[in-house]
Amino acid sequence: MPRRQVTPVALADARREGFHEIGAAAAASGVSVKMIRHYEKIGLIPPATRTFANYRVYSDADVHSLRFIRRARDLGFGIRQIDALLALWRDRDRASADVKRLALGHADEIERRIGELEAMRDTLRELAERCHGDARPECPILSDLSRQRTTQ
Amino acid sequence: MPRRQVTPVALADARREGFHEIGAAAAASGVSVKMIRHYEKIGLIPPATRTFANYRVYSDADVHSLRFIRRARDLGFGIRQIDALLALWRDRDRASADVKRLALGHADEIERRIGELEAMRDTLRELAERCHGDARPECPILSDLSRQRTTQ
DNA sequence: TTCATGCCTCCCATGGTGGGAGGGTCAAGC
DNA sequence: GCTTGACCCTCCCACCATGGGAGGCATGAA
Repeated sequence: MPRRQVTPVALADARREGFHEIGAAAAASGVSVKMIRHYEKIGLIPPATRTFANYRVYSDADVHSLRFIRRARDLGFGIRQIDALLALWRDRDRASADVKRLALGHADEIERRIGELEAMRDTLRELAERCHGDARPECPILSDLSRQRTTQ
Repeated sequence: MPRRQVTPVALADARREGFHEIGAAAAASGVSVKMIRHYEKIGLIPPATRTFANYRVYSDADVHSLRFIRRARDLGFGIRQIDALLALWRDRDRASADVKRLALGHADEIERRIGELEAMRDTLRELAERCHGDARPECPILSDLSRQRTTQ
């Protein structure tokens, strides 16, 4: 975690120095106000600098980090992985191999989930195809769901 | 919801009549003990018959319902959808069209999620492909994540 | 000074699942 | 008849990511 200004500042001063209140940081980063506070609470981002009135203020660099997080979320990374990605991002001596491993591991995980979903979709479509879909009650979908599975 | 025996019974009697304790019902249905209790609490299944000692007991028909739920979960249906499916299953006058609509709607939803995941996977693989993956710090994955998105 | 807007903290909910604490019940073996 | 272990009970907590809302303070413009 980078060092943090713990001393509160005046809001007017902060603004003059280019800091943003949480709403502006949210709008600029695509991360909701709720989630920014949440990320702070769980330690994904360091505690924000506060004004005398206890308002959080964010530098452009902070907003940049938030956008990084947002983008990583969009790619499906979980919080722990993003934590690792942020650490690598901040580490100038990182090995790109570590980043690549993380990304490909995540891609594999996504691939696995895709496989599961495709199996579900295919089963559903097959069952639905065999279902008349009219006013009669007979339905292979329900028959399948209620089938006694004697195997095992 | 089907009618329920509210009067507690003796465990020995219940067993003789073919009822199962929750552990056996779990093993036979593939639904965990925890989840059976959960499904009861949220009203997906009716309250189980209880013995004098407050143990839940389940008939073969109850276990059959649990297996139905389990199978529907395996196909990715959510609790509310399963609630609807169970209602249709119990309704002898159902129209198969209703079941089919539910199944195909769910299949579409799954299709949508597959699309999202594929987009993530493709992006990740593309980025990873351009990453050397060695000891050097340069990495297009991190570059992409940290990119300032001026559009908007 | 008023008033709207935005910020603060704290609690709750979602969905589906599991873990565990603290206590009662049952059956088998001695 | 007593011990023991497996099973059952309820209640609370956790995950992950997100949002809703209540009750209260700060800020700035009219």
